[in-house]
This record gives sequence, C-alpha cells and structure tokens, in this order.
Amino acid sequence: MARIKTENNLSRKDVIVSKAAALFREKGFKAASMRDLAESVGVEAASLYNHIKSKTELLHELCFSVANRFLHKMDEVEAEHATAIEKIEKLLRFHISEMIHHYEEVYVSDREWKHLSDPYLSNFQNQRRIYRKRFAAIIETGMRNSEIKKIDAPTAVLIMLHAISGIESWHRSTQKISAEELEENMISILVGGLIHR
Amino acid sequence: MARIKTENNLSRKDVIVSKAAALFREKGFKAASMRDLAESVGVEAASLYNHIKSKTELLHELCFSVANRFLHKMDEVEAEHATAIEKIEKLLRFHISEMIHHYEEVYVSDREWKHLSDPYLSNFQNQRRIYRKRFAAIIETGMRNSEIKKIDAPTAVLIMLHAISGIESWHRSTQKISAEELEENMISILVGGLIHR
DNA sequence: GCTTGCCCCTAACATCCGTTAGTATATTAT
DNA sequence: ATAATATACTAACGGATGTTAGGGGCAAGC
Repeated sequence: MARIKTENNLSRKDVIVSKAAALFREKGFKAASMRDLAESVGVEAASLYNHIKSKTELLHELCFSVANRFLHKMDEVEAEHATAIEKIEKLLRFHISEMIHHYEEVYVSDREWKHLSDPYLSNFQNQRRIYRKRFAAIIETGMRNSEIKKIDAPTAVLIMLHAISGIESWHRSTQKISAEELEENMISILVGGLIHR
Repeated sequence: MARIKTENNLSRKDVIVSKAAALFREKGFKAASMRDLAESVGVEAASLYNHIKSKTELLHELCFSVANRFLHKMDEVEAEHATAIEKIEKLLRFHISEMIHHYEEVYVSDREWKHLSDPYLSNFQNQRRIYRKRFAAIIETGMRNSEIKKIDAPTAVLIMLHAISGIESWHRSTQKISAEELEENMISILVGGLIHR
C-alpha cells in the first residue's frame, strides 16, 4: 500500500497542500482535478480525504497563508523608522523574494482566489483591500515630504504589485538572469519610477 | 422562440464571442460553462452550436484577435522615426487603452491562454515571445544611445506588460480616477523608471 | 500477540460538462 | 404561397468531477 511520504516534520496534509499549489499553478484551480492531485501525491483520489475536508479547503489554506505572510510583513515595515522610499523598497523586496522562493503558492493566491467561496472570498478580498490601502498610505506619506513625485497612490500600488507578478514569466524563461539581478533590476525600475527629482 | 438579437452589423457569432469574453473574464475559462454562456446570450446551450464549432474556438478567437492587434501596433511603431522612449510610450499607451476599452477580451487573452490546445497553444506562445523580443529590442536601442538607464531589457518588458494588466483592479475599484488620469499616472511611473538621468 | 487507530484501497454516487441527433419554427428567397 | 435556409428547441450521450461508504492492512502501545 502506497503511503504518503513525509520529510522533516511536515504532516501528510502539508505534502498535499504543497502538491496542490504546484498543480493549481500549472493548470488552474478548476482544471486541476482531485485525481490529478492524487496521482502527483502517489495515492488514490479518495485517500486524500483522510487528510483534507475538500478541494476548496486547499485553496483556502494556500490563499490565506500567503496573505498572512504579507500582512505580517506590512506590520513589521510600518513599525520601522525609515523613509517612505525605504519602506516601499523593503516591501517590494519582500514581494519579489516571496515570488521567487514561494512561487507556486503566491501565484495561486494571486490568480485563483476568485474560486474561493464566501465567507472566505469576502474575507480574502477585504484583507487584500486593506493591504493595498496601507501600501498606498506609505506612498502618500512619501509624496507629502517630497520623496515621491505627485502621482495617484492607488495606481502606483497596483502597478507595483502587478509588475512583481511578472516574475511568473521569469520562472518560465529558459535563459534566466540570476535572482539577485532580477531583484535589483525590478527595484531600480519600480522605485526609479516613483522618486521625485 | 428566442432568437439572438444582433445590432449594427454584428453577426450572431460575434455576439456569442463577446458574451463569452465577459463570462470567461468573470469566472475563468474552465469554470464558465456553455450553459452559463447560453443563458447570458438568451438561448439554450445546444443552440450555440449553430454558430460556433466548440467552446475552445471561442478562446482561439479571443486570444488571437487580441494578439493580432498588438502585433499590428508593433509593426506600426517600429516603422516610425522616433526615439526609443517615444516608441515605448506609444506602445504603453496602446496597451493601456486596449486594457481600458477592450478590458474583457484583453484580460481573457492574458490570463486564459493556457487553456488553448495545440497547435493554437504553441502558436500563441510564439507570437507572445516574439512580441516581447521586439519590445526588448527597442529598450536595448534606448540603452545604447543613453536614453534609458542600464537594466536587463527582458525584465523591463515583463514589468511593463504585467504592470498594465493591473488595470484590472482599476476596473473593479469603486472610486475610479478617470481613464485619462490613470493613463498619465501609469506612463509617468513606468517611463520614469526607465529614463537615464 | 492483540487491540486500537491511522491510512489507503475499491466501488460507487450524483451532478455537471461539452457536444450531437433529430425535430420544429422562424426568416428569407423565389 | 411555397420552397429553402437559418436558427431554435428538447432529449440524450458519454465522460469527468468532487465526494462518500465500507472494508482491509499496516504500525504503535499494551
């Protein structure tokens, strides 16, 4: 009988969630079937239900674990004594690093959250909206003390966050520059676009 | 019997394709069913097949009509006598305008092309890759004559294109700034991030 | 060595999916 | 008016989907 292999101190559920992230990223939530997932885990579809409640639960876990990491980082950055530009740079570097090292989860959380169902859906949307507001508030602070040029802050936030999701293409590309180079290039262009001169 | 209403000189197929764009955008290609589409068109599901060959055909039409518009614009811009920055600005303004005025189609083409099947899939990927190469080439020209700061051109392209797809959030937002303001803000940030000072 | 609890299996379910067949009705051309 | 064509309908198909039921084996604790 094929048992789910666990390494370190990951639970079997953790293994399933992680394989689900890869699968949802590759095919999309709707197109990825529980039988696909079972195969990638090395088990029959029905067996998954010894560890999880439903397919949607997998999406919950992915979306909210990602969202929580970003909200936690926002708490941290807001509490620091630093210029607006420094704060923004820190947030962006965190986004970039998350997108590079936890590609699958972050991507799924970004693109597949629509398939959440209430109350999770509205909850997630709320967290997202709040996060963006806080991000925009930092930008506005930077505009008030002339670090940042006069722009519409929500628009700037939307540009930053979506630009970073472009790292998806970097992952797929065959002739990648290094992760460090990628990060420096992105920071240079994005922060460079904000600075007041 | 409920007939599909056509206006101007749109064919019934055009009506279906356009409704499909809205539906695919809202729910995603896989999650949108032909019965959903039929309802939004005002007809029974089976009746759609008097006008289209398959669900996938709808996706083909959407993806390639969008891709063709962008490739055509690229031809036009490349042929112009203008600085690299001017060319990039023109391309970006076109992207922004397309995303504002043909939101649904562009969005679907951007996010749902994975569900194309070969040979359409590889064809589409090819067109996309070529487009990005041409975009990167313009940036590299701009770097050679010092209009643009030293960056990795493919990374810059990926930032630009993904940033613009953020207009999705603008469409959903309740308190929108005007389309003109949005465009000027985006150009200011994105082009500002490239310029060599 | 026996029991307990965890884990996996096979089988099956109800439902939804894209699509086809066959038929009826509405529109257009003669 | 009649014939031809376009377009709609109902019914049904085969297959995929998420999930449940029920039974059996494996490992740990006594």
